[in-house]
Amino acid sequence: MEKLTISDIAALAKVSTATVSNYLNGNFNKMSIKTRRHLEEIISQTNYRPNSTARDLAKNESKTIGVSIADITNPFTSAVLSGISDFCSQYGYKVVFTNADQDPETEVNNIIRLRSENVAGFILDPVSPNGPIYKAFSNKSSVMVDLQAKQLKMDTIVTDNEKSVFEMTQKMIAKKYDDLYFVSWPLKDVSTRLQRYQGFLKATNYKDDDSHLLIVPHHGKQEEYIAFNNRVKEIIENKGSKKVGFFTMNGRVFLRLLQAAQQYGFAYPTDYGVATYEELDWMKVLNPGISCIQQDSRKIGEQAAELLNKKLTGKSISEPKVTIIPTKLIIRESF
Amino acid sequence: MEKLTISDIAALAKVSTATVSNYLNGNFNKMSIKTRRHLEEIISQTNYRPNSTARDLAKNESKTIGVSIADITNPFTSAVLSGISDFCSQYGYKVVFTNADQDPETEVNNIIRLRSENVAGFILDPVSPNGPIYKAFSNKSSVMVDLQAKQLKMDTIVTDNEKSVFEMTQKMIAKKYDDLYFVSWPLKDVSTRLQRYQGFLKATNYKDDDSHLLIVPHHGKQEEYIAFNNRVKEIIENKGSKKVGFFTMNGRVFLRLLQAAQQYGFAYPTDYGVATYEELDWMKVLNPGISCIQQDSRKIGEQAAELLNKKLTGKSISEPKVTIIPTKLIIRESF
DNA sequence: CTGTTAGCGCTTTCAT
DNA sequence: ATGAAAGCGCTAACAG
Repeated sequence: MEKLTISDIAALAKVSTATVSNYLNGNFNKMSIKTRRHLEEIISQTNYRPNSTARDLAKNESKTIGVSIADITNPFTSAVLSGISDFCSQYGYKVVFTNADQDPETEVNNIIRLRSENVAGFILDPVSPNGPIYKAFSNKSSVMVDLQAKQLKMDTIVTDNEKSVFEMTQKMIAKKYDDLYFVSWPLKDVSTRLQRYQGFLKATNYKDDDSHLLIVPHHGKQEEYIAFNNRVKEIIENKGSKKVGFFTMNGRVFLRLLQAAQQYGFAYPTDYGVATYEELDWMKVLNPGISCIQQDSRKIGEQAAELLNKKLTGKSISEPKVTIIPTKLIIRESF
Repeated sequence: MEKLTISDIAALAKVSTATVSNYLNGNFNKMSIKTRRHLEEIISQTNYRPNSTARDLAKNESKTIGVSIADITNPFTSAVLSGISDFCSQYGYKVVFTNADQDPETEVNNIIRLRSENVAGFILDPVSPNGPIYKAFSNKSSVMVDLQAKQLKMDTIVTDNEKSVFEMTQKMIAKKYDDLYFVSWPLKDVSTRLQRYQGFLKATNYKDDDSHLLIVPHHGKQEEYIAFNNRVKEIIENKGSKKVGFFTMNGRVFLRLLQAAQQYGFAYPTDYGVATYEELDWMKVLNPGISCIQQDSRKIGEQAAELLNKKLTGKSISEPKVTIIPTKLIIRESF
């Protein structure tokens, strides 16, 4: 069962390759209804599929979109990919991806590779969106997701970070929590974290002096985690007559907080209140239920792909702007 | 900044395209050291990248591997993808993927699409590995992961399902659990589930009559979940002097069991014992700790890619066989 | 060591 | 309505 080519089909049908090509591209007005039927017949019988590499070369386009992702094991990312993939299969794009595993260098290499694989466009879930390599992107063929660069170079799709955290924090305040902490991986330059922190600060009116900021290491050493645990313990133990509450900046950070608290026998909502950004599968079994901010990660992917498609097909290219996907507050019993 | 081609470089360097091509392909013995340096210079200055589409066409190869995945939001899958992606970026493959979202029809369409995108090889994480479309695959260019077809058509990489469940169940028995249940999504034709169940049966010596099998619906209706919950309640309540233990067939099923038990106020290891296949992130915060079988999902991906690479490069093609990736038993306090 | 040239499979003018 | 033929950017004989 050798791979058939367009000339094989042409020969079988006793027409030229041009006609076959026209058939393949839906230019049915360029042939008689008779040859059209004939070709239809032959192609379905032989099960012929055009070689997409050759087509890409001839058309000098690629119908491929490259997705550079920061960390594929992040559940957020899977959902985004799922959205992208959905859209792309509908619109006939292939999607090739690379995974940086949170390493900025790997990210750069990945992007360079994607470039040379001449993809039609990029969807970028960046490790360091302010890195120099991102300067070189054109808004014509790329969109960024999740994170947002300081200098907006391209359209960017993010969730409603600031506002939703603002609202959730307000709800905690309404329940008389008067000693609140924002728990996060290092903020440094990461827009989502900064925006979420901003929402927190706005709601609490705390000064931006880190006194209510708790940093969890990301890929840290044992001792850094111990320091974090101690800090949590200290805060809860010394709360006095205040009500201590934590807002964790994502699901994994929430996990860390929970571990720390459990280690010292503290339980929510008795000893402390807590809410988190992101709802993950396993949170559903937590008891008491955990209040959280649901983000529609899948939609981020879909929108990104859709927007990219628009750009690639020539519609609607303008100044880079930020699209915000709304979130949903889920209130349970954790504070 | 027009896209440069090989002839541009040839012209700039005042050599033929053949020489440039040779340079690009590392055939340095076919040119003087001088032209080599010269080319090196020019290429780095112009930042020229060969067009991989053209190269693929000319070589009639594609250096692309297609990954058909059953459900990208499954954490197991992300890990596998991560392994694949790692290997592939090292060996210069691009990886394009499709997601079936657990739907057999989508899976078929995805595979057809991948075919027409003429990928060099396939890695298949199947929804229904016994479906007719899988019959058409050649062992020369594909490998299957996670699930295993009844009729082995191609090399397959799975984890050590039966043995590890056998061992874990034995440990429960050693702790005097004498009323054990295997909790699972519907077994129907899914090799991993069947194998795990086999391990359970071997260890317990229960008859294969479903009396110790608890089925959780996969994407079921409310009432099916309620029925499941009731069954769990019933079992625990009526245990009498026996020690009731559950083995759950994966992380999500474990979650379901936990929810059911919690609903009626039952806690492990007091009211029942439990262990599970698969260790997920969030299990680390469970208290008491949960005994589980760790599988190295990332390694499955790596191995699959490595094996596929061997086949594609012509080495070692033989009868399809199954590779088993070892697992690790983690014993904590859940039984 | 270097260049000429014929493809790879498809698209697309331009004739007919 | 159909076909001949020139490319798309690169590779790989083959010749020199």
